Amino acid sequence: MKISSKGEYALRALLVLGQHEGKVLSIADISDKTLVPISYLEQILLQLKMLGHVKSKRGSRGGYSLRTNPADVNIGDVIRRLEGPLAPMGCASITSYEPCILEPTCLLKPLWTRIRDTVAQILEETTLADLLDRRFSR
Amino acid sequence: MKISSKGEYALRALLVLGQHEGKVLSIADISDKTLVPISYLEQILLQLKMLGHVKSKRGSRGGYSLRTNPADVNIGDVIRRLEGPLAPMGCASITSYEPCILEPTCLLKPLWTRIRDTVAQILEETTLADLLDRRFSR
DNA sequence: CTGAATCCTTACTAAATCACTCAAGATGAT
DNA sequence: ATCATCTTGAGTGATTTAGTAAGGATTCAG
Repeated sequence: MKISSKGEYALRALLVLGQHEGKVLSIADISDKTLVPISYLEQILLQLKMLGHVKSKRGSRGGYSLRTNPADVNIGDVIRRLEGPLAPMGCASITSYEPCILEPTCLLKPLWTRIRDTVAQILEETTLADLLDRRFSR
Repeated sequence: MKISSKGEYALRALLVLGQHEGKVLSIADISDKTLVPISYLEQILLQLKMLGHVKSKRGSRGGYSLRTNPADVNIGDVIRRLEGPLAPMGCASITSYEPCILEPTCLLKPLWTRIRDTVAQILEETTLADLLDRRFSR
């Protein structure tokens, strides 16, 4: 039931950018503050850029900054698009459903579905702004 | 956030044994009913035996059966002991806590902790009997 | 206008994990 | 004894993870 370091690292990077909103931070800066290796971080920031959460400025004095307001960054969305579905099994996934041959009578699916729903609710109701303010949904 | 097939398979096996409580089922039987490959299932049943959930009878007409009442089989415990901690990150794990250098000020830990607590609550409040009866805690 | 700082792109890889298979041994019922 | 079964331990191919490495493209400062 682990989350990969990539997802963790992406959130760390977003948090650092959120803590310096408006400023442009170089990958090296972000690496220092997040303890994520530079060349790995490059890839992650590229992905976050493709997902629209972040924008970049090239050349000297370039770097990254948030593209949107932290309140508009949905943590569930970030995790899902970086790591894949939130559901613990394909049969319980909404975004990446995969049928299972046991499904008609499966006694486990309700359990997996409940876990998916609960995790998704927490993650999708949390925004970057919530994390920055140490505030949670509900 | 996936669960491995090993955990799923173990629960499938326990469910089949629970549906035939009192009887001894051979690995081949269980494999037929769970669609888990025989030789993989062997290993999983061995582990379940070591964990005390299941007992075996060797020799001809041998096989496996539940050791305890289904109401006493805690799903969270099975998952945790077969797959490792329920927490999404080591810093949020109670049974396998791992310190993190960012921890004192980490903005993510409260999120991971909340996910751990929620998942653990669902899994630990659910027993094999609940699954067999299509009933959930609460 | 040149060079340094930075992002961008692609390729590669070592290690771990997953999901098994296989072979041979031990045990018990008939 | 024989055969069905569990037991034990080793081995393996595929995939994923968590990076590294090398060079190219762009922008800014001087």
